[in-house]
Amino acid sequence: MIQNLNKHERESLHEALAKSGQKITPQREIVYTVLLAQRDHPTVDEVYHRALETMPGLSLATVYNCLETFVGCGLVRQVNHERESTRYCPNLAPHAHFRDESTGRVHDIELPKEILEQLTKILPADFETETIEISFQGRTKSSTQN
Amino acid sequence: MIQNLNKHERESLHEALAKSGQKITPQREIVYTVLLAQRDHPTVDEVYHRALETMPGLSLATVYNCLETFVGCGLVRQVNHERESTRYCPNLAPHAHFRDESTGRVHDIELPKEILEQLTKILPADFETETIEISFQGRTKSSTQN
DNA sequence: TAGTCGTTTAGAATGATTCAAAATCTCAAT
DNA sequence: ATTGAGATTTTGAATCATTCTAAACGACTA
Ligand SMILES: [Mn+2]
Ligand SMILES: [Mn+2]
Ligand SMILES: [Zn+2]
Ligand SMILES: [Zn+2]
Repeated sequence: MIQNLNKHERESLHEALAKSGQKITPQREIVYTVLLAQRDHPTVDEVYHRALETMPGLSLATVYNCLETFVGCGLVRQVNHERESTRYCPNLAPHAHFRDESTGRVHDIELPKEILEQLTKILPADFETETIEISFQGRTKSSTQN
Repeated sequence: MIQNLNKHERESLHEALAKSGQKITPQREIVYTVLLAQRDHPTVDEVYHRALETMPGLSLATVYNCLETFVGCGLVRQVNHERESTRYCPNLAPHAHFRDESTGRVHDIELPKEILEQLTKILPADFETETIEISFQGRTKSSTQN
């Protein structure tokens, strides 16, 4: 069902883990593969169920562990909406999120860097930004919900 | 310790509640007063403890109820950061939030409307935005932490 | 006074996430 | 090959913010 990682993807995974002194494991590889296979910002539980198809004995705690590891080494971003379950995103480019309130689906929105620059300008001088999060909530009119 | 609502504030409260067919109660008034008294984006528990000073019998469930009511009638915004407790903000002007990672404190950042306009332009044509949330994470260099 | 309806309250339930401890795995050193 | 150390995975319990339930309360009206 789910393709393996290609050479480049496996390399990203290896590098990111190595940088923080950690190794590729079968579980980490499958969890990362699940994230790349369908970039729909799945929850932990969704990742867990998708990964189970490939690795039946996998535990939910391990999925939590793997995702936490990936976030820690910068491979994956967490995406939160209010108090709903945390979702995970392997898109490393700076981007915003659009949450469709009728479906709950989260879409990536490309973010021109000029906007990020402008945003940092609205801050008082002594505020040093590490990250900026931008999220839209609304509806999509599209007939074909992709 | 905590001032009463002034005429204008009480009027906002009354109007917002009336619009959705609800009434001012002593509990709602105190909870709203607490929010206005210190605009530091308190959690439910913080609101609860502050309100207890004025109304010793108040229950935590009621604070949850009041805040939910206020959010429902547009008097107050929820502010979430990752999976931490929800915080509450009575600032109705469009604004962003800056979260100081060394203190956990959340500051309001005035948001020029031109930036909001620009942001809606980066969306695909069939995405209709209802709300936009912008939040900064970082540190403040200021000696006098206000 | 009795009834209705919204609100408040206490306490139980929920559910995503985290924690603790035992089991398993990896791999280097013997 | 065997052993031991350290990392990882697993299971099941614990946490805790929030939501739910049902009973009590209050204001208002008939
Ligand atoms: Mn499940
Ligand atoms: Mn407390
Ligand atoms: Zn994303
Ligand atoms: Zn605010």
